[in-house]
Amino acid sequence: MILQRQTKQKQIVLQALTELNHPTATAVFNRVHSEHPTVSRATVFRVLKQADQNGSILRLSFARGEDRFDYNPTPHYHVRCNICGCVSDVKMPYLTDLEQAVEDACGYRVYSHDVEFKGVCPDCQAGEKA
Amino acid sequence: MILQRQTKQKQIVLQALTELNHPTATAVFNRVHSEHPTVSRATVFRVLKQADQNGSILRLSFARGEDRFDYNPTPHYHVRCNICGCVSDVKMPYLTDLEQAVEDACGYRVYSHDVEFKGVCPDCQAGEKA
DNA sequence: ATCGTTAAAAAGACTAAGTACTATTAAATG
DNA sequence: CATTTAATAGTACTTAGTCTTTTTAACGAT
Repeated sequence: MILQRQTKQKQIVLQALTELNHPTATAVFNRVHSEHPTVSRATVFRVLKQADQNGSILRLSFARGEDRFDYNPTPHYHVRCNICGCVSDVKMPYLTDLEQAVEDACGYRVYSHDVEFKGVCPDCQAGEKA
Repeated sequence: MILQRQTKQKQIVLQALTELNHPTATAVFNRVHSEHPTVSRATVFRVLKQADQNGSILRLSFARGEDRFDYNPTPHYHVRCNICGCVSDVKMPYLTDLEQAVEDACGYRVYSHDVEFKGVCPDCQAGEKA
């Protein structure tokens, strides 16, 4: 593993990530930029990318839209609201046995999987009634 | 439902889709363009988008990479090879009961879900040994 | 069949997420 | 403190995808 230096910018970016709810890279940049205008956009993208490759955060790729990030690197599932676009964690056990089933079904060696649920969040459900 | 006209370009694009394995929009364009140079790139994207919205094909959004398309609109799962990038269908029952579990767990009303498995395809497994 | 309406197409400009590049800065380590 | 080199700032670049304008053609109505 290559040396990775601990820098102020990294701390700032990863701290901002913990303060936001499954943000996009741009959302992280906006947050960072408001308090630390000298931190560049490229740095935000680079730090998030490196942290994902480290396994210290998660990068979520949803249909129709830019990637989002989760400071919790433990594999878990997500739901996204079709209306407001917000994303929430799903508190449900991770179905590791699915991967074995896929290996048997199609001959791939399977290392991971992701599930994206789509629906309407509680807030938007309330809004629909009004 | 708005009127949708049947055009030659649509036929050409959707025919090309059936001849390719989970292609990207650009791959569909390349195929179409080789035989029908007058069909524009924008048309390929528009036709694929409309067909997805119709529900007559599937748009697959994978982590790290452009969207892919599947002429089979029936919900089903996919595996992607981390090495060559190819995508295959997974012949496994669609887990509709998962959606109910998510509704109970997080209060969303859930309408659909997608699963993306990641691993190494049989061809690349063979290549690794050599 | 052909006419009129208008959805859809062609061609190319545009947008924006993400990456690459280059000169410069600043962590880590002895 | 000096050296090494990862990381940063700033900007250019790439490209999947969309939008715009003008033109073409699908299809219901006459």
